Amino acid sequence: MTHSTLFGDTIRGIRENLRREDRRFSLRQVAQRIGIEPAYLSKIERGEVPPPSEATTVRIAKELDQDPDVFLAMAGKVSGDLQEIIRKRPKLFAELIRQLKEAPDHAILRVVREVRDGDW
Amino acid sequence: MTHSTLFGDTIRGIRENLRREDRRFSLRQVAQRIGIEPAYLSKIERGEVPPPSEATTVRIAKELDQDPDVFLAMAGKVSGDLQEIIRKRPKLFAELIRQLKEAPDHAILRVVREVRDGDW
DNA sequence: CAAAATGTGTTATATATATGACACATGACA
DNA sequence: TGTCATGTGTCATATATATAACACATTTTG
Repeated sequence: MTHSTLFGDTIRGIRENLRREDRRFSLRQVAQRIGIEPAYLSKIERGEVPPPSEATTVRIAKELDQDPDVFLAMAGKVSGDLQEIIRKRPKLFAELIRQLKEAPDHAILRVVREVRDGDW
Repeated sequence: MTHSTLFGDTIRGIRENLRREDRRFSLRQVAQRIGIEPAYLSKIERGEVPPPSEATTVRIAKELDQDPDVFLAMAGKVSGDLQEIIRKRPKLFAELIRQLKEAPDHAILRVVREVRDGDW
């Protein structure tokens, strides 16, 4: 069975770019630093297997100097620590997030800033 | 293997309360309306199996007239539609949610209201 | 008391998740 | 030209997920 190539294609692209500057970004060497089998990373990059677990996805993101949350999103996942925050106050966060579904980016950013600078 | 009894104990308690008023809330009848095997619901209530899938959890919540997001939280999950909203703008929502982690309820509620009444 | 309903124990799957091990063909390098 | 590194194909596995089917002992009801 084949899978969405978004995740695989993206990491392959980023890795190959890095490799042009640095031979340490071969598939094999990256796999070793991440702590997975080269064959497995190859399959991930070609979309032959579904995106890996949260932990492995985060390690890939860090190795390629990318944002873990963005990589998790490409992998169809949401970070466990975010989920935990939501699960502690499910009604509140569910309402907030659904409320913000259609809000433009700048509106959400404004909220983020308000909260950061807020005095409570 | 045994599992956290929070989910099971809670639904058993709610179901048994409902049953005092209405015989239709026997385990068997509830299971049939939900569309699962009575033996399976029995195991769920006793924590002999982990909480069921999102779909089944939501059907249980509705049958017992409870908030699906709260039931999903007890089941250790976050609603798929919330996850999808987050995955579409992972950086923005990740920052927002982590920012709100320690915020008191009333502060979050204020944000919800602001957004609802907001003009953009 | 007979029939029906109830909750539970046991057994069995089917599918997905998340990899690892090993071998091989090709290409780069010294 | 031999050695080394590279990417990939094939096979295997361990664990979790998410139930279903059936039988049985007990309780409730008419």
